[in-house]
Amino acid sequence: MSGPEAPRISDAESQVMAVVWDGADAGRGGAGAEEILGSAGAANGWSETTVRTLIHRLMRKGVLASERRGGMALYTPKVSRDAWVTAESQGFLDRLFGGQLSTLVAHLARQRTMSPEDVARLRRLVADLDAEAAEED
Amino acid sequence: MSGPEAPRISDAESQVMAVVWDGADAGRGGAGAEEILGSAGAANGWSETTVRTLIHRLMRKGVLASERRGGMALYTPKVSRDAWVTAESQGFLDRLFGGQLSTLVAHLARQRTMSPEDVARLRRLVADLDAEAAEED
DNA sequence: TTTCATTTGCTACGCTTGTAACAATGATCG
DNA sequence: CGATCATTGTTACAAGCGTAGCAAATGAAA
Repeated sequence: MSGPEAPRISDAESQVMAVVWDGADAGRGGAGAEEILGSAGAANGWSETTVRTLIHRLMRKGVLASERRGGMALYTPKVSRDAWVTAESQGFLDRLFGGQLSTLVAHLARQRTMSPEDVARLRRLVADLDAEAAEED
Repeated sequence: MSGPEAPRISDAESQVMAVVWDGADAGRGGAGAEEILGSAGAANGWSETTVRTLIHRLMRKGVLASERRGGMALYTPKVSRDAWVTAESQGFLDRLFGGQLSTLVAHLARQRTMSPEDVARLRRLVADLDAEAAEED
């Protein structure tokens, strides 16, 4: 059941992956260097070489691949965003809240750190969850 | 409004803090080296000197203090666990879910990664939140 | 085809982290 | 009061990360 031991993706690296995943979701298969630079690079004030290093390491870690497409390279994800987000969330919940989402929610509720909109969305989600559970699909 | 720029606490270090916080919650003001070793140390298979290093760094970062109490030292927390947990949670939500708890919940719901008990607790919490909001305290 | 500019990939350097050995300090007992 | 032992605090070192400069490869131009 345990996956192939996903390599750790650092904080900065994950921002590069975010751009690549966005490109893939948009049907472009991934993202080019220019796109990554203009998005994650500009947002963090990274130099171009810094972005290149992050890309290089992600490729060495096996979570990113480069396809040569007419001079320029298209970087494509080798791991799904959903899988990564799930693993990262599970790890976080395990470390801080004994793996229970409800404990996190209880904490944030006590600290009054949720916006009313967020709470409203949360209520709707839980209602949907209940409905789903009720019709036992 | 911005706090005093809390220093970053590493993963291993936070496990030491957890023991100290537990000791404080239990009315003992903190925890001694022996307690930290037997709890976090044993759980991770750390050598005694490794634990000493973590304690040392936490003290240098200003989040832990040592009180000499008859030969042995009692380590006491300088930052509240609630404040740290909140900051850590907010950072996590910001990085992965645009700061919105509901987006995390939606993701976990879609991945079917919550236990039924967790979902039940969640439903009760949201109901309480609504009640609180209704009486507009 | 040789040269030049662009784009990619590799190497480096300082700092943090995980891990642990060594030094200093304080209590204890003859 | 000095030797010994427990306890604490400091230093070290390898691996990883954030940051960036330099080299190699690849397409375009002459």
